[in-house]
Amino acid sequence: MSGYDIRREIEESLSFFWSESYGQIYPALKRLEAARLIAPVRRAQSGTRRRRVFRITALGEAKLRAWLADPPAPQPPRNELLLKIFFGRHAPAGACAAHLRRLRVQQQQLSATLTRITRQLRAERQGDPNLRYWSVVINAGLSRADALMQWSDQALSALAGGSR
Amino acid sequence: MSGYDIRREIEESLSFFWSESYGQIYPALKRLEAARLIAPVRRAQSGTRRRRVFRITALGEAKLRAWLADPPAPQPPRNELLLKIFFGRHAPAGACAAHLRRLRVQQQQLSATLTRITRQLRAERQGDPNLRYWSVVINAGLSRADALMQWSDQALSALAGGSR
DNA sequence: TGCCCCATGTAATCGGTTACATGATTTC
DNA sequence: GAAATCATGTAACCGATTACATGGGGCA
Repeated sequence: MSGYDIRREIEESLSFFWSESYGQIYPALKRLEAARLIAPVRRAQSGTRRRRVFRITALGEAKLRAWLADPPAPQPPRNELLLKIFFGRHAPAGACAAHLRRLRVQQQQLSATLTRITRQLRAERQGDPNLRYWSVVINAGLSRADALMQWSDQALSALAGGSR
Repeated sequence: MSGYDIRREIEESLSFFWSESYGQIYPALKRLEAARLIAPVRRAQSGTRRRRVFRITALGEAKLRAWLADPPAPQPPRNELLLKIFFGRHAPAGACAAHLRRLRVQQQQLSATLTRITRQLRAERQGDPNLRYWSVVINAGLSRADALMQWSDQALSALAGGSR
């Protein structure tokens, strides 16, 4: 793929759990090429449209396998919503509830989107050996969204009522 | 509080959803003081131990309230575990399963810790008006941990078996 | 001709961590 | 008096986003 392709694909199919900007991608491609982990591919050129397409090398594949087997680094804990609720006592009345309702709506929408994608995948990618992995990832999103919706309901009722 | 106090408190009671380093805290205190949102407090000095304690000003409280009511920014999507599973087809056999089992253990431990904290809070902070907010935050952690454990079990069985 | 999308790339900037420098106080 | 801990602060560095510069190709 080209840098542009990579950006687009990430945006389209990984956006709920990953993102990259051009400022990361192009320098990374340069580094990967210098390290012989990817190599440029000659294209059937239509005109002289400049477009740099790369493929992974055997060395790159080995590195990728090693990286995939490496335990993922735990992401740094920073949850602004929880921080605001933690200090909720000092917030204007109703502010926490508003945050929670907003969260609920967002997660409801995300859940619907992921459900749609699941159906689409089952229909269009049947037999694809990647399917089981992709499904597992989608399910992570669904289960997270469900958990957040349940929690927000429970939190809303726990925070409802002034003094109790 | 002092910068040191702030660091310690965050480390002790917010660590599962927030973190700050001195490199953030001290410059921030300086900026907040310049903006009159916090002010230094004179201490009953025991010797001349240098220790800069601040309190929030009225202006600072107003800003804090406004910030608390502001919708929290959604955190940037970057989940390395899901990324590795997404490309799981290219990973060595068993690598994804190992990641999932590691996750399960971590979340099991976190869940136990949070349960302990819940009991402690109920015992020691009964009647504290912050309690309901803190409980809601703890419950977010518990519900997240439960969801992750359930998902990891389900994912492990979905990925078990070579060709199915 | 002008506009929009494709496409590559870099510079400025930002938020954040890490490592280090410094030194006071407490404790053994 | 040595070691541990309290305490403040900064410089170097890192990963990432944003904004910008540049220009080709297709199309109205």
